[in-house]
Amino acid sequence: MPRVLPEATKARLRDELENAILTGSLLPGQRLDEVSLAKRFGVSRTPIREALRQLETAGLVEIRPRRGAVVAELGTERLVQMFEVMAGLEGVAGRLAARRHTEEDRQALLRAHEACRQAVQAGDADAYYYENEMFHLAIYAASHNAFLAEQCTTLHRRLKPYRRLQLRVRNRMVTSFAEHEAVIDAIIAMDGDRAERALRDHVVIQGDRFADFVALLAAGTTAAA
Amino acid sequence: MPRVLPEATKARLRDELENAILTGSLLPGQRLDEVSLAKRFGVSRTPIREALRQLETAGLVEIRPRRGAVVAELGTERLVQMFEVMAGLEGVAGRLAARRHTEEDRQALLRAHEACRQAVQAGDADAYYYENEMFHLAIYAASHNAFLAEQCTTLHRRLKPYRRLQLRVRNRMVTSFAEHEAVIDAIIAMDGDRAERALRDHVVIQGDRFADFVALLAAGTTAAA
DNA sequence: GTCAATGATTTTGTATACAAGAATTTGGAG
DNA sequence: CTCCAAATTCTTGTATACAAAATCATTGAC
Repeated sequence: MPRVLPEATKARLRDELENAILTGSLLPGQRLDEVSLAKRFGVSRTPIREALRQLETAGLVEIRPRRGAVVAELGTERLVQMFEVMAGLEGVAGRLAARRHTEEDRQALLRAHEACRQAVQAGDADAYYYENEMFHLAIYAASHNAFLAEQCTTLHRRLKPYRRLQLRVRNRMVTSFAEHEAVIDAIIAMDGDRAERALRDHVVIQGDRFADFVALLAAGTTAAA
Repeated sequence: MPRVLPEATKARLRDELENAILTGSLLPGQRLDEVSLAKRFGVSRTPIREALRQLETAGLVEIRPRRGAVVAELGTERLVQMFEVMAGLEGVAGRLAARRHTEEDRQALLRAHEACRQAVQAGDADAYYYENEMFHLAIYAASHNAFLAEQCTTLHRRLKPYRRLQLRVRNRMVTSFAEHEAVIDAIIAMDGDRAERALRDHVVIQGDRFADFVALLAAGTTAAA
């Protein structure tokens, strides 16, 4: 019998699935059986299907007609592409933030930066991971472009699991913090160009050379459009 | 009785709804009644609901719980924000295209540019509208970043209806073509910085001043985050 | 022993039934 | 006539039934 759900179940469904995918507890390529999911969440297939469709448009899930849903695979190529776009968007956010930040924005940025500094000094990578996110959110906010902020946040979330890898690099925390310094200097100096460059370089993986290389590798097959 | 649908109905549903919204035949704020839509498409509510959910994640439709779906409203503020992001993304695409375009890309760009020239000379605004789109697609392709190309295409489609307004401006076609010239020069010269600037300026509405103004207007209410 | 074909099983896609919240209408009081 | 409240109607949200495709297993031939 059509029972009613405890109100928040609707959102919980999608968020929990999304989270499971983003945190990697559901691995890429894994099949998402509607019946199992329905049983696991204690609902019927209907809301599960709707959640899956939404996750599909969000790019987290791939649905092959009549063949079910799987967690979307992210090849290294696509991953690099996404980091590239992320770098571009962050750059734009930085440029706008430099031009538009208010006094409140400035203070929020400095606070976030200070929190990062303390995490570095404490050598606390987890804390830095968190405060780094806050720092970037503060930049989005200072751009005074809500749509841009949404796009950045979504991509940020999407790339989160892969960013952990980056942190493994030797001294990444110290380097990252130094880059933050350059970013915040440029923003406070209201130098849009410099802020954009600083942020782009901060986000991009190991400089553009790697991305160039992968993109041109793939060019052989994809070729002229 | 659960009938089977003519295969392509599934995609037709979403595409037709999406199209109706993007072309403006469904106006912002309009209610999307599930039963009416179901009747109109000759299906049950189930596939309609799934399509609506997808359009919701795509940002075309707004669903208030228990209160149905309406075509998403786009305030001028958000619109300006989206144009700003579009400009940023196109800029990145231009930068990458300048660095990465192959010989085939170069030829495709020149062909698209030439088609634009002919439309201008013929004074055919509709043709220019179409060829302009091809020109931009060629740039996306030349960036050799499929994810970026998708993002650009999506935003492009989304902003299409509002771009028509821009074309009303005096001599827009001639100005636009001149800007294309600058873009293509920079790309062929493999000057990423210049290509990025040229494209950004090409896409942006009336220079940044307007966007700055609107953003700062809104800053009064949204304030520090 | 391997492979192919056919039948059984599983799983997706759609329709429909029903429950509960929202909108609307009607009836009455002031 | 206007305004408010209760009841009716409408619409959404979920569960379930059923059809058809896809997958899997079994069996038979080579």
